[in-house]
Amino acid sequence: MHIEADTLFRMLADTTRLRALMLLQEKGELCVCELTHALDLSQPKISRHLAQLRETELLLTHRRGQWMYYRINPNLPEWAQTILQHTLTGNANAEPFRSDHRALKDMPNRPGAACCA
Amino acid sequence: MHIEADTLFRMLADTTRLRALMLLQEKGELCVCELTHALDLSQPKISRHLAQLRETELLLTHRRGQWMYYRINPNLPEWAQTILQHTLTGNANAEPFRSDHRALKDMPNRPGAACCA
DNA sequence: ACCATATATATGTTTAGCCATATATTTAAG
DNA sequence: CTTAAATATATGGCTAAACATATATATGGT
Repeated sequence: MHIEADTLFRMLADTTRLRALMLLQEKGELCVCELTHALDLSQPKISRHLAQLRETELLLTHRRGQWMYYRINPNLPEWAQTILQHTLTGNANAEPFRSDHRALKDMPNRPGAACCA
Repeated sequence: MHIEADTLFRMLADTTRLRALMLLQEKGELCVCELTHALDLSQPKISRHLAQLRETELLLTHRRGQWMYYRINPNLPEWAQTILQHTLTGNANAEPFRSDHRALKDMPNRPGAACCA
């Protein structure tokens, strides 16, 4: 798989997208409602940004029941994966990433957790 | 030194700035006319982008004679330096970075080279 | 005076944001 | 089993802000 450096950085340059990507990098897979809750932003706003990340192939999706799950494309070139990982480790304790992580943890009625953990 | 992840990626998201940064990451230090020649873009355009990189403290400058030299800020946090280096190694052979590197090499009358190498 | 670099202003394009609405899936009711 | 309501997600249309670029001009060093 291939991605232009420009494209990757354009996607990372928006706060909303970066926050979503950091959560996904850490958690592996999240549905839209989890991201909406964790980032505390409107659903259409989240959905719009996820659509961009899907169109540029940074994210892959699949539906499970009524939930649409997003995950980071595992076929990204190695330099791109490295960038995501180092961005996470270098910023996980800084705001807003720290709060996002916490807000996700504290989310009530998380889809996956209820039934089949 | 500190830089927001947002800010770094916003700076990397523009082709012109990214090309300049990749040359600087590789060469260590270049003056405006070298960058203008290597990227084959108008002088004001280059200068404006360099100003942004200076204002966000990604680049430092100093004057030597009539030339203004730019270099990557060595005090960037480690994760940011890692990102720059991996972006370079992962893309150095791709366009337009490869051509830029070559164009710089082939530049006639390069300021530094003439006198005091 | 000349060269290298910086900035001001104006302009066009891109992008994010909001609101309303559309689609898809599940659950519940008749 | 069909219809209706509820939940989850996506998208269309619009507005406003951000950004890149070009031309012209200013600054500063030799």
